[in-house]
Amino acid sequence: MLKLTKKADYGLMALKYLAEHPGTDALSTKDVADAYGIPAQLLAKILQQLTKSGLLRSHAGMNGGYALARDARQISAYEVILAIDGPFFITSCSKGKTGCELTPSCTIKEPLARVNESIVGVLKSISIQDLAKHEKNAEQALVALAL
Amino acid sequence: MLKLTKKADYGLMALKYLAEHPGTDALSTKDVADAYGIPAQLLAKILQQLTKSGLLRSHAGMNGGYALARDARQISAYEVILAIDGPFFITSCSKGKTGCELTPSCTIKEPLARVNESIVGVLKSISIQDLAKHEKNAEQALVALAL
DNA sequence: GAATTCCCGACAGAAACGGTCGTATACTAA
DNA sequence: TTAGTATACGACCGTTTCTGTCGGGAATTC
Repeated sequence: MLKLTKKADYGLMALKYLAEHPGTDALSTKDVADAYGIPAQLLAKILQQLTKSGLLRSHAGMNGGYALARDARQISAYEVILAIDGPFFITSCSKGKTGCELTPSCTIKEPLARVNESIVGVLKSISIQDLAKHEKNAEQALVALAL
Repeated sequence: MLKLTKKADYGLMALKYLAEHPGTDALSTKDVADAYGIPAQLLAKILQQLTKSGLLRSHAGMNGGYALARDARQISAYEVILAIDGPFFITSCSKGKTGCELTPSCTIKEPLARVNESIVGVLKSISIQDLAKHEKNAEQALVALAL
């Protein structure tokens, strides 16, 4: 029902937390999990996925943990969601580039694909940095939507 | 993972179909189900929900069926999705107006709430009429998003 | 070598989703 | 009035997805 999974939420929260602590070299899974009350083992898997996707750098051993692989301004919410939940399509019937498995006359997909792109555009325009800074930054962007 | 349910898809398809047949007084569940290969009994429940929500008018008996309660231009995709899937929040933790059930410091919600409103805005700007007409109507709207 | 921390696969409980069935009710037409 | 058509509605069930847990293993530091 057009909802992010909790995993994606957790991932965004974790990245935000890392962005808010630029001084430290690395924060462990436990640090982040404790800060937000997230189940540690679940968060661990999420952070591992983000590492595999290149958004985080990891370091094992004492005083190890995770750090942002890039500047917080250059990581978009879209990348995080993509890394955790996989590519998303707003329509449940679109699998890859091919059409609906229903009838060929399911012309509903074409307009909704545009909606989909709009949403992706919005998510791409949000960076981890935006999540981290508390000040409201209205009027940040005026996104042109080709519907 | 930010995906519409099949029910919502079916609902949008059905309304689109009704919008494309303005001449007829009413189309039965079976008419629509056959046109798209949708399970008839499932579609029946969806159409009933849309009727209860005031988007359709129903009529039992012979030559009965469903018809749009309003002009196709005045029914938005958002209303349809709302009627079928209920109100949606992009964040999994937002329940009504109250904050996260996690820590009070889950400040991630506030920026995502704006994303949520952007998406709602896009969906509200799409009418059933837009779905029905096949011609691409790019440049239809330039929606200002307050992020 | 011991403590800490990341890595990874498997699994189980819970919830949501998709679809079916049976029955009751409303309306039309003959 | 009766038969046929169509909506209304609740219960149910199988499948999938999501959330969270468990256990073992590998890397790094002290």
